[in-house]
Amino acid sequence: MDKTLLKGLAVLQAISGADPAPRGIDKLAALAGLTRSNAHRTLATLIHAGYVRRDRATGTYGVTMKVLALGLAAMGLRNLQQIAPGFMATLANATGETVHLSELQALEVRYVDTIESRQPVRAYSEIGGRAPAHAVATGKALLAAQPSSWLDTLPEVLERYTPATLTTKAALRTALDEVARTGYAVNRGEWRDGVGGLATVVRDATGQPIAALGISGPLDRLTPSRMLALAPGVMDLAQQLSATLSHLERLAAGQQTIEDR
Amino acid sequence: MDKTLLKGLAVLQAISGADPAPRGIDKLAALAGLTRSNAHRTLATLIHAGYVRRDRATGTYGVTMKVLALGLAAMGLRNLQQIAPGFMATLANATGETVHLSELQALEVRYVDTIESRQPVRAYSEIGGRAPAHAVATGKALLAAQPSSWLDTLPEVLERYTPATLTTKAALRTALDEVARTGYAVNRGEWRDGVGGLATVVRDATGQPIAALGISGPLDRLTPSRMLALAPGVMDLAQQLSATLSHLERLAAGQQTIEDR
DNA sequence: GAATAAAATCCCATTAAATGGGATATTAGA
DNA sequence: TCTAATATCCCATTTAATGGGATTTTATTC
Repeated sequence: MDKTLLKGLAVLQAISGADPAPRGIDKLAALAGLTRSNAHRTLATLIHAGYVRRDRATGTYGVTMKVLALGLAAMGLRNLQQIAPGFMATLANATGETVHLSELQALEVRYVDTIESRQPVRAYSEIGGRAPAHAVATGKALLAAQPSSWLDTLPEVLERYTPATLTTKAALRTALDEVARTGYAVNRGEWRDGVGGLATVVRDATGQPIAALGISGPLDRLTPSRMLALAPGVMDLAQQLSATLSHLERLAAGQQTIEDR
Repeated sequence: MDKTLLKGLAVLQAISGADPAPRGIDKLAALAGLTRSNAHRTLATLIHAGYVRRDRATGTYGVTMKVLALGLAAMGLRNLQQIAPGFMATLANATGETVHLSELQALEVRYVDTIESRQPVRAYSEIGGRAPAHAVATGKALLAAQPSSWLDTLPEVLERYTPATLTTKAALRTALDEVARTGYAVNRGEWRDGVGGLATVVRDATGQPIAALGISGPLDRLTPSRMLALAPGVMDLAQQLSATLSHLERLAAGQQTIEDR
């Protein structure tokens, strides 16, 4: 039995199982039953291998999405379409709103997957359905992630759907700058009156934007302040999805952990 | 850097990332860049710790749901309600039918969670809704998992909903024996005419039945042969869900991996 | 902004564990 | 039953892990 390996796994378990996340190496060492030195070196190895991350702000250690990717790959889930539903369900449970995963196709977004809200009043949309990118949250999140030269291909005047729709390229550019700055896109009745959304981009292992994850619902529920409150959660999940995806890609590529002999 | 730990993680990655699953220790050793001896001992350790399982039938090595549990716990998902949706989504994608998660309450099942089929014709049911346990698949799966003495509390004559409903305790017992034998329960129009289902029980770490996972849909789609074909998938997912759940429970309990000094 | 405290990181002589080549045992297939 | 493939075991040698404590870094307080 490889003792070092067992210790490493014990540390991984201690980090993952503890709620709240253990703060500090000494606490962790105690949890895993190791000396401080030992825990430190083990931790350094796990961090080096990409399984653990230390949050500088809170001083806590956390298991990365690489571990999740390992498990998902074991379940046979290997691409965005297969792994997104789990993340979407988490977001749906957390927000209670309809959740979308969209892809950009020319100047439209296509809804790749959707989880409908359980609320009686809800945003509704069909899988495979389309929407104008400049008028919905997932679309704006994706547009903002394109290289700025890409936007040149857009027409100067954009179609109007409601009084709130952004109809000039200049106004859209300003809005997209804001999206890039805050990390999330918002739509307040710009496509359908009374319906809004909030979305963030999902990236692959190379950092390319490949989809947008977002929620949508009636504006009476999605007030500005509620959107502000929900935004970090949406961004967090999209980030976790992106991370998981890129780990999966790297796993499939057979990139190994061993870097030193 | 703990070399042994890195090697162990490399083996874990090699097993998880490879598609199809690597057959034989030599292939695996080559993938991870280790000698046969080394890979063998590392593997023995991982198996001992419960992260890897060897499938005797196919001779392949596979990562267990313990790894997934580690990742899910890191996402803050810690109980059935939180982790089931991901599994349900996988089942929904695989079958295209409506997916249910039900709990047994007295002689009824309650739908704890549901993913609606995307098909135009579909089984429909509401979250929080109820159904008579003896007349639906998830109910029968749960009944069959109860101790046989439990069934004594059932009335002799059960309510009839359709011509196919089992209405005597004797008939139900026979049906439940069959469920216990095959591992899954079937309903062919026993509650609603023309609607059927297929379900399996989900167990917690102690082996107690806590829920049932199943699909339902119109009988024209869910023909006997299609049910037979889908059953292994449903059982597999329920088994994975059970395993993940029990690993999560053990993680939360802080049970460590280190068993030898 | 300096002083203090707490935590993380590093160091290295000692100890203990991992290594791998090959021999043996166990399966699975013919 | 025999054979081939695969897994498991063994142990002298090598190599890496260990842990106590010193040092550095980071966060906190005055």
